[in-house]
Amino acid sequence: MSDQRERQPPSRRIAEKLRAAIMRGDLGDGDQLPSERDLAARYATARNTAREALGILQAEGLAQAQHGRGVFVRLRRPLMRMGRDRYSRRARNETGLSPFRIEVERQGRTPHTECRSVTTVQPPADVAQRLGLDAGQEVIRRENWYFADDEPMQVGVTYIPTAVVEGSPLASEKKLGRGSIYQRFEDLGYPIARIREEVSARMPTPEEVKGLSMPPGVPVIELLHTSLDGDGRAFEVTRFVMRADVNGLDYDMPVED
Amino acid sequence: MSDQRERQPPSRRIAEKLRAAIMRGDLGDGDQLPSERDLAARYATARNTAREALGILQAEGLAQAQHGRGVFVRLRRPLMRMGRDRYSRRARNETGLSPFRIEVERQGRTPHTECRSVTTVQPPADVAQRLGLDAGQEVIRRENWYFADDEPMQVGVTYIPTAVVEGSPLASEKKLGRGSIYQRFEDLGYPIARIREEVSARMPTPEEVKGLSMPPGVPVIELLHTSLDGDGRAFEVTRFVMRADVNGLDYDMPVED
DNA sequence: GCCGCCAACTGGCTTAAGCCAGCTTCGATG
DNA sequence: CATCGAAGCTGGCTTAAGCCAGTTGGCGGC
Repeated sequence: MSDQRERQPPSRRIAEKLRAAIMRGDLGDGDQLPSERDLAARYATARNTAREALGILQAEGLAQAQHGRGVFVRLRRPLMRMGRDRYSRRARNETGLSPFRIEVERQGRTPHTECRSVTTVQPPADVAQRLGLDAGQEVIRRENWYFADDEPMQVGVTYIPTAVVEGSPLASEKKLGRGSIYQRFEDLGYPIARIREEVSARMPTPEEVKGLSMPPGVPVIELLHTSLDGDGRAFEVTRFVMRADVNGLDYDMPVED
Repeated sequence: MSDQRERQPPSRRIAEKLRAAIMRGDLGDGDQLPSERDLAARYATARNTAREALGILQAEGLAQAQHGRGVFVRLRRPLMRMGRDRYSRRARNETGLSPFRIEVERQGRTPHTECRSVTTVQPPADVAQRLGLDAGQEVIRRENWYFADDEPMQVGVTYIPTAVVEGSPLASEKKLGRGSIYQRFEDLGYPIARIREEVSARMPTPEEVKGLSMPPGVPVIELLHTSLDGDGRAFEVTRFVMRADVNGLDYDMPVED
């Protein structure tokens, strides 16, 4: 109570000074921070300590190191929001346009979707539960990558019980590799009646860091999407994983009940 | 291409071994990891390097250090989801029960809400924009903290234009400090017609780490809630910040348009 | 039986020195 | 004029040693 300013270890004090400079605007997006050796000399400390300070800023997502070049301010870019009409009939039926593509185009960036694989697998436990599958029942797994200006933005892994597409044109793995599938379910006798979404956030796995070329210190948003038919039965689950520094989600709902 | 296993620095190799042990289940939730000095001896490395390895696991949110005690496995606890009916009329009107309290009780934990402050301030830019306010117009700011079993789970900062509550019973700051306010707007001639929510995720600020007693390496979910009246005018904005390791969000919507 | 202290653990953080690897620049060489 | 390469910067990571600050448990004294 008596001493307002807490005693901070040097590394945190240096980090705080740099953070303040960024917040004040003295250092803008893309500007280079002082080098480790610089900071160490300036604050009469060991290089390790200066390094630690820069590490703190990176862990906060405020800065990003580039080996051999330096550490640079990295301010949050404006969010690319996945808007509230992303599952509208228009979005679903627009030929070849997934809701993601619509959003990206609206932002004036170039969308690009790539299907990396279509396989038949055992579903993860949380997916199996949402699809109401018993152990041992297989699903088709489709992995889609979404880019904006060739920068990877999100991954979507879709799971469909084999029973759903059995005997239909979608059963061909080739067919499943192209375009949005939301628009095709109606033809299969599975009109989408409700959509359930579960949102959480976490730190990325090492694979996701590599795949999404994410800066360290940035979380991912995980969106578990479930499509339900008129009887409330789930027939498709997609797990979207997206960089939280460039993505956000919008929901807009009437209030009733 | 030739060498599948990449060359990893020792700290990352050690972290990987520990991570594997956790994933295999050899180390369960709450179990103590080897101490820094232990690891250093076992892997014939410097204590700093072992420390770095433990730091990596903490940054991934898999472990948590306790000064003087040790480093412990910290598996994600089951999500406390904010369910899809959290804005139903029932939730709003249940006396003294905010949607959050309902959710927590459903999980068998003891809810507790605390209003830390009610003040009149200039709104942050993003809030002002959503409320359609010109520069200089003031808002009432209410800061609420939400606990489950006395553990802080989320903060909600509500902004209401002074014009909305002017001359009403809610204009008293005392009144605004108690209970949920969603149920009171109707009496003021502001029935909630639509709710807009914008979801993003980010790393917590140092203040949030302290306030929410968060382990390092865990992101927060930021939910910007906007209440709209029948004419689509926003009359209230609340920014919720919640620990992403124990919170999630559900959305359930009919498909139309 | 209780209390208080102390020893032996734990992590937190720093110093100082060094080697490695990536990037940039500039100048010498063809 | 183009190209190549070395110098000098950058971060990445490690070692070895040390002091500080929490936690725990046991041992002694009351």
